[in-house]
Amino acid sequence: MEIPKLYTPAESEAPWYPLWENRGYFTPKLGPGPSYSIVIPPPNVTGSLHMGHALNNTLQDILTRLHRMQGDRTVWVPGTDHGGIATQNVVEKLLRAEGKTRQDLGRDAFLERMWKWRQESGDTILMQLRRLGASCDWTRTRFTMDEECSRAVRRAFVELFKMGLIYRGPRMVNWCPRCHTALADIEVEHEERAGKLWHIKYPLGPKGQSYIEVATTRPETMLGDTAVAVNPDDERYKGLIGKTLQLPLTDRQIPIVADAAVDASFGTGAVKVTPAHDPTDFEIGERHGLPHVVVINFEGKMTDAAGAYAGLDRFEARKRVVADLEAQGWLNKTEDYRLSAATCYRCSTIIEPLVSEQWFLKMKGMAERAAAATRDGQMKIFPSSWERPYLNWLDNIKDWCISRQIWWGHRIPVWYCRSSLKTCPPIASEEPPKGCPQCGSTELSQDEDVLDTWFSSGLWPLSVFGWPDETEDLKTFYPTSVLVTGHEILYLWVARMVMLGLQFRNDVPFRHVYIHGIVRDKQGKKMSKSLGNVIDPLEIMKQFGTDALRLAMASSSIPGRDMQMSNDSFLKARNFANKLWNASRFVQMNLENYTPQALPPVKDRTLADRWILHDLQATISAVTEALGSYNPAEASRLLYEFVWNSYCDWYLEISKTVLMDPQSPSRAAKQTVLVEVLQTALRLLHPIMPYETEHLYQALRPFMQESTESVMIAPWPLVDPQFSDPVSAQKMLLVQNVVEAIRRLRSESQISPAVKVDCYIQCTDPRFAGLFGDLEVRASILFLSKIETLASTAPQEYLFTVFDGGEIYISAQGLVDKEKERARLKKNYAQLEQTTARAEQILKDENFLSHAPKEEIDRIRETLRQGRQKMEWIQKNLQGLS
RNA sequence: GCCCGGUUAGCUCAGUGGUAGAGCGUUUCCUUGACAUGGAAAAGGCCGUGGGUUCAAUCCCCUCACCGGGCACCA
Repeated sequence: MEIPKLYTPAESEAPWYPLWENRGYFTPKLGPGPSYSIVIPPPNVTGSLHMGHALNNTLQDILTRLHRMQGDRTVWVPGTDHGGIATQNVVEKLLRAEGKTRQDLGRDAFLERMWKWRQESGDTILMQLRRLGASCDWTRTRFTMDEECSRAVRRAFVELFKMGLIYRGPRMVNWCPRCHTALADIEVEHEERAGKLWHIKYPLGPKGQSYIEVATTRPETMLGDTAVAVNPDDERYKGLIGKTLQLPLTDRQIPIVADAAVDASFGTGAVKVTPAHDPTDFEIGERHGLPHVVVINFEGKMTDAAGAYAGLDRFEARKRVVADLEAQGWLNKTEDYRLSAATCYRCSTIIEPLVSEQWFLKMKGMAERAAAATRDGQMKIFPSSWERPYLNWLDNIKDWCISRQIWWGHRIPVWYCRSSLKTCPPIASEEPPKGCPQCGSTELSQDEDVLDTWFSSGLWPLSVFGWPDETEDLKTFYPTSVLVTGHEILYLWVARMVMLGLQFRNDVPFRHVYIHGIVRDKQGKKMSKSLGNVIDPLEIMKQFGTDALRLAMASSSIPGRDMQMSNDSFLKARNFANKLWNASRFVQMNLENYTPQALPPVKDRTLADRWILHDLQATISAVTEALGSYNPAEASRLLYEFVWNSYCDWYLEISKTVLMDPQSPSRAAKQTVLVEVLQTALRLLHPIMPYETEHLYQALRPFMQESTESVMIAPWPLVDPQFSDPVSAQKMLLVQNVVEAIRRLRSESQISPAVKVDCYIQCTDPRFAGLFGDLEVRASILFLSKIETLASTAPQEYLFTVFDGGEIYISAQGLVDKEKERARLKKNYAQLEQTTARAEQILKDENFLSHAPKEEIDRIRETLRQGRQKMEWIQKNLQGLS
């Protein structure tokens, strides 16, 4: 197979995904042995791939591919979420463009429209995940509203209902007037906004001689006030408790009540109480039996109870109320005020707290169980810093409002008996009941509401495996191994899955939760369409290649930290892809007439061979460890450095000294090591860069003694202690040290690479005796530092430098500028003086000597010894120069 | 108000109880038999402040400052 000069993402990616899929690699064979399972956080059917998805799914794919290669029975279950409000909003928007509302269509026609839309654009994102290389088992693809998932939802609801955990009743909920539905507390976002605080006088008694001043950020609600509350211990108002106030702009009288919820130190210490429109006031109202006056309706408009303001939008009413209060002298003052506005997480409309009839799921018991599962280690969170906020949320949980007044979703499986609404209890049933069990009537009507989309998401790890049936999948893959997700849905989704999993399967849905960061832009801002700072992953794939995108993602994914993605990171990754590409190309170009064979025996391995194999072992070990501890950035870094620095910069270059000579007897051995190390590196890189590694692996297969038909199913490299060789590693370090010293010398003395020079190396360190007699070492030094010959004696006229084990002389006829040379050596000398002085200082310290570990003391002694030695040599040469 | 994270080279960021690294950028040199999406060399940092623990702190503990984020409250 021909490899072009430049890494070409498009061509090198194209063939492989279909191959993997057609061969059935994504679908595990059931049977004995360890299993590894991941269930995808299902993207909404409204979605198309954004950076967050790209990151999330790249990480899942890395883990999936790793475990598949490690031989686990591995499954990654894909699917999509119907997305409740979010998706309904999208379609409603389309309707609005046609001048219609969902009410115009009616429920059935509207749902038909929803399904049609879902059909058309539903699985776009799953197609895009394929492009990302996601090795999902597509035969198991699910959708939260398909029949299997819906059945799980109905079963869960009915069971919870029967256990008495689900109840219905009028409560104050967060109401979105635009989405026209209740929202759970957690679906409300708080955002700081500039606002005003209006101070209003409420006159005491009909004459209004004296008054109580209250402050509010929502003056329109005063029309619904049914009391003013003060703290019972507040001396200012003690005498007034029980008295009556005249409510301005109305003809109503309201009482002054005492309630501990009032903070006497805030404002005037008196609070207007609107039980129908504020959660705190609702509670105060309950305690004092205050009536509700509803002045704002579900559309966000003023009701008839608002008198003259009826029919006005709530914000328009606010303006009018303020104006009227001012005109009538009830407005004392207005001040600027920063307030956190509660907004809908789907449409950012300001939430209106309203009382309505809703379904709730009791959370306390389930939350306690979920918290215990994490406290006793059944489920671990990575990084662990998320554990505390997670537990804190569970510990302070409130009941979950699970009903939504929209149409797109799972209809609540509850029927009401129409014949005698009051007396027959509601019927919860998985299938439409034939009749009312109480009275036998067949006139039943189903609850109009649908379930919160997170209710079905919460059952996702169960429903994708076929629950409530006791399926093989469920037995094999539940609990799953890990959930990979961002922290923004830790409570919204993760906690719910844990609670429901424990409830219905008696076990957590995943052993690990791996929380990754949020993708931010270069300025650290969250990417959002409105800010216009989104990077389109599809564009990046086109421009830099899928593998570059994935590598950039993995490299930036530091545990516990959000990540800033910029063009630089993609460029760096793309360049690495090209480097790997060309390293493979080089190896392949040098494999003519090569017969695949086993690695040469140790005695036939050169120093460089032993070193690169040693380094490879260390890399295998560290990469495996890093991936296993959810640190893809560390794994990427290790592989980047191994491939680029160790393999390309050194090993490949050194191998040229052999490969350039077609007659060399060590040629085959060198080719074997080159191939062996490269193919191992390809396997290590495969989870992160699946396409390119597959492409290169296929190109290398003819030259491998053993291979699998795809790198995807090749075994994950294992650490083999026989390759561990620290002595060779140390020797190689010295060789590198020499090469670098010579290069530096040439560069500093401005000797052109074209100028041929000879070199004499004197190594006095007994540990490295004979090292420079080694054929390959000599050849490498010549080649890497552009030396003509290695002489056996020092040249007449020379440049001089030192390395960690000895002295280096380079012939330089007519090139030596004594002044410059002295200056250079003096500078070196001065640096050495500093380091040795520091070492001497430390070694004089009794405390250090008695406390520090032996290796540390030895290390400093060695530094000192070498430093002194080098200084001596330099001194000697300086004398020679004068 | 509470909690979490950040503060390291010009920029973007890694990292370690033994005075620091990468990529980009800069300077100098090189188109040499994979790669100019490349190679070689260099310059550049008292690792935010003030304390403490330790033989030794950029790293651990405390304080403060600034920047993010989350939670609660919000009349």
